[in-house]
Amino acid sequence: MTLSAVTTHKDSSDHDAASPEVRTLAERVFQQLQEAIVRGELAPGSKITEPGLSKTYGISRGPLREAMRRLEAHRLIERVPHVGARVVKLSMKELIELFDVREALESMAARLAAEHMSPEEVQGLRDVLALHEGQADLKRGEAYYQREGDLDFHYCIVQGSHNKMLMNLLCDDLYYLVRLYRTQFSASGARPQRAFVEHHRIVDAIEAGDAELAELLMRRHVSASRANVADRYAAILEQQSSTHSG
Amino acid sequence: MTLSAVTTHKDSSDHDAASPEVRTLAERVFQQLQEAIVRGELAPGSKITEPGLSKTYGISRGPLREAMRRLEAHRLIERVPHVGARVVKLSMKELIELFDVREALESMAARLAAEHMSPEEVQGLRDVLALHEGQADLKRGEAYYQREGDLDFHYCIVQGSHNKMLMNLLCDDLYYLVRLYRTQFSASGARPQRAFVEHHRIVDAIEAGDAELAELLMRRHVSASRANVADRYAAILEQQSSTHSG
DNA sequence: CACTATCTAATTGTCGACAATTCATCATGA
DNA sequence: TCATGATGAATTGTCGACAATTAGATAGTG
Repeated sequence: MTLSAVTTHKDSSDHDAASPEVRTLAERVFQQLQEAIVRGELAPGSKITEPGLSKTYGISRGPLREAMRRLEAHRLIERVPHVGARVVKLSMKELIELFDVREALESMAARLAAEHMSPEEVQGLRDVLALHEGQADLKRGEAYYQREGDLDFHYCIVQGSHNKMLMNLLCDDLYYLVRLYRTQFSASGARPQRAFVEHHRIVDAIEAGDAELAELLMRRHVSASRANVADRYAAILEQQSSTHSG
Repeated sequence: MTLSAVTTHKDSSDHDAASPEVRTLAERVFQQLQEAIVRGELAPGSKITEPGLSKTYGISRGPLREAMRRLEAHRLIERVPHVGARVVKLSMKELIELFDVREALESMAARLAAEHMSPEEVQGLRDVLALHEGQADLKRGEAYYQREGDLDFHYCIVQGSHNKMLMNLLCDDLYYLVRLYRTQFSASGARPQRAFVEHHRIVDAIEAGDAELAELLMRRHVSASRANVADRYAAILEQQSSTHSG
């Protein structure tokens, strides 16, 4: 089943080697750069230069520029004509904006998922939750929410919407941006456990075919995440200001 | 004011001439291709070849390929490695999917607009509606909804959300796709007048700062548009089948 | 006659080099 | 000392040519 493939996130190992499925250099270096940015190997705000990357990845500037154009479309880098490109720098305002967009899109996805998911797909969703529940990460508390587990869940819901455009937007365009944000602002506290409970409630609604409830719950779920991140950010600001003054 | 600039849609005249604000060839040919596709000058589903476009626009394949990569990101063309690119072909299913995405995104935009728009901006919105109301097009019935007027309104609402990410998604990524869909499936019947009334109601809610109502009304508005298009498409199918049998 | 393999032509992918623009440095002068 | 302009290096934008892959035509065979 496709869902289990999502949960493993096997992007980590065989990326430098030539993946046979990727037919073009531009595609390959695009994926490599995407991962490098999401993992923080290319620091946010840092300038990236074409000759530099060209030498690093051992390709000419042609395919590299096309890869960068794709990264720009995915909002992972920002380009200025005749000046250069920088890895996207994440302001708090933009992070909140991203959560607003996710709230709108993912609540719609949950609604459509409740309408369109087959019983087998719902079972796959349950498997994902069970898998995450069994992982040792969850017991340590913060890992679940800030690692890939939470994203996997949302990823699966979007797939369940059976809306290709929604899938493209959330799973191709915004997915890596969300992952990037998560590397900078990681959630913690009681949020992970609560998120886990919310996930179960959402699946319940989807299984019952209650589109309205699934939408409402997903909306609250994303909104709660946003509030958590906002609070956390405010706390960081507070801490910074007191450090500076003291 | 920025809103009035939007309503004029002066894309029609000076596109072939070198716009001084556009600094790079890739950027310019991207805009030209975008307009050509939206206007139907490049037929949906037709294959576009790099040497052909290269000769047509008098540029080399380098910048052209970058422009095509951007068109691909905007979903206006579809590329297959080593095979080629085609202008996107619009199925009914995908059109409905687009409306679902718009419903999610634009209802959120209306909510944010109700929360964040200044009185001056609301007045600008009213001006847009008044301008459209005075146009002769509206009296002929169908023009308003299917031309740029309706899009202008939605465009302005999104701008009023003050959410940059939402603005990018709706006004940069999906805007031209919506325009393209509109050239293929044009609305008619009593829908234009009704849409106009709905627009006024939405502005009322935004002016009152009633975010929940603005969101609900926008949601219904987009949903009604979707239903109208779906009905119309069903009618076309009916007509086609009767023509084929008779 | 249908099917398959091969070959050719066209298109896409990639590369290196040249032109245009920008940024930093530094010298000059008020 | 600071502002201003010239200068140079580095980077980006653009181009033409070559290599790799694909699609279609063609000939051959069961």
